[in-house]
Amino acid sequence: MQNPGHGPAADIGTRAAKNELQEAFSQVGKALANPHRIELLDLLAQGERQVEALAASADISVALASAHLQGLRRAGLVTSRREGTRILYRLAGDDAYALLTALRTVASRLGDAQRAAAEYLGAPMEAVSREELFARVRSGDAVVIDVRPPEEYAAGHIAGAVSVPLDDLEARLAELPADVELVAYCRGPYCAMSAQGVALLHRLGRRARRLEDGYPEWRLAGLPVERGAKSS
Amino acid sequence: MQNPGHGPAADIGTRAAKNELQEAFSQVGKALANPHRIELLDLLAQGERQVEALAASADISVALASAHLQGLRRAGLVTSRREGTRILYRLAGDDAYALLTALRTVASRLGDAQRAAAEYLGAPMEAVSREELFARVRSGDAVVIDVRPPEEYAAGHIAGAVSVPLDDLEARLAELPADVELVAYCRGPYCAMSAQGVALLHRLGRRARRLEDGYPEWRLAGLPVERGAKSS
DNA sequence: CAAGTATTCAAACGAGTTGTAGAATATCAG
DNA sequence: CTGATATTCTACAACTCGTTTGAATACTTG
Repeated sequence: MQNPGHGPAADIGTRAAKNELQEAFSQVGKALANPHRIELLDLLAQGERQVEALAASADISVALASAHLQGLRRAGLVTSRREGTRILYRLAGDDAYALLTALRTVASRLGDAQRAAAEYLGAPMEAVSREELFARVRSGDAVVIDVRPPEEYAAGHIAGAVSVPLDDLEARLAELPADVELVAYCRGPYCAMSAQGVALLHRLGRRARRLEDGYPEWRLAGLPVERGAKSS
Repeated sequence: MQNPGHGPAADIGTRAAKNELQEAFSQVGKALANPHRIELLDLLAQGERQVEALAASADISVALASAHLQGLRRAGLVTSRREGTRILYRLAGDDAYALLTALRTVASRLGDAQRAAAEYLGAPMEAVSREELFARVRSGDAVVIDVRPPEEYAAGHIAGAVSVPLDDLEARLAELPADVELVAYCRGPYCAMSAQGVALLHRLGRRARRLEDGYPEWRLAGLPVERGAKSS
């Protein structure tokens, strides 16, 4: 068996091989072709999570979440590891989030997506850029509020941010200082929680704005992050 | 009809709206879920082309190419315009190529894709970076050969490059100077033509290397390009 | 090793996608 | 208006994907 037909550079560039390569690329495309998988990617961009928690957040059955997560793993978008009785999934790398971002960038030009975004996120509101927020946190001129669920805060958050999940915001209003502007953030540019939080704070008479995007963008920009629950 | 249930910021962030938004994003994913559409995107990254030419290059029927191109258009990845009796398709923007690049980057970690790439492109060979090539062209220290089909050269090519389609390379060897290194390029990092060209030139006793990627990357890097056929 | 929890597998059905072939449409040149 | 060319539309069969359900497997704890 002397690799028949595989002479040096003799049969490269064949149509059959080209088809296989494009087939391989399209496998990754297939992984992005389902709304639940998009949502799971967005959730995993917040940090490592187990199947059951992901299923609950995405509002689907555990079995379905498991199937979709395996699809994402086959496409190289996520990886998993076992820890005792649970399996923890995480994004395969920054490439994977870059792909999701590129996908949403292209989609954001579509009429359907613009309509859906307007309905989900509400009217555009003034946002704070990452750079401005970083500078104002340094100078103590703003308080940063993480309105995501506590598990996501625990998996990683903007350095110095306080965890006040959206559901608890009204009840815990007294904890928040009244003399500085509040800046809320959540999962990313297509997450409504910070917009909801800011709208609520405005109704309660507070000065508040939202960060222009979310935790994944902050982390990928190399800005300071922390992990673990807030002890104070 | 006073927009019932659409009070200011009252019902944003609903699950139904979230689903619609993710559905919209996944529509773009669906467009990337077919190998023929990946190939069409790669071809369109070279420049504007008509349906029949794209069908021929991708080795599919005109009807099928038309259907896939319309799918890509619906996903916001390409646009089209009519010119007389033909319809010319082109990439919708640099975002679209960025998305294709991100997709291939993620895919390139997959075993299947690595195997397919190795088979299609052959053994890795030493490549010239864009920066090095730019410097050497300026100093006349290299001759750049565009081995893509003539239509793609005409739609846009590296400034100063000579069009020598792969099929004509052997016949037109005498036209190429023997005293400087030849640098071949083609459609991008997953195109085999430049590798085939370099392999052929080596067999014919010439000094040659390939550009690390292709024309789209050169153009997007802001390096000098030209359009139209070579008159000389 | 038995019970409990977390996750995956298997089967099944409906829905959507792909590719083919032939008809229909749009534009242009006489 | 007619014929030629380029593209799109329609209809259909083969195939793949998404989802649900219930059973099976893997690991931990007592």
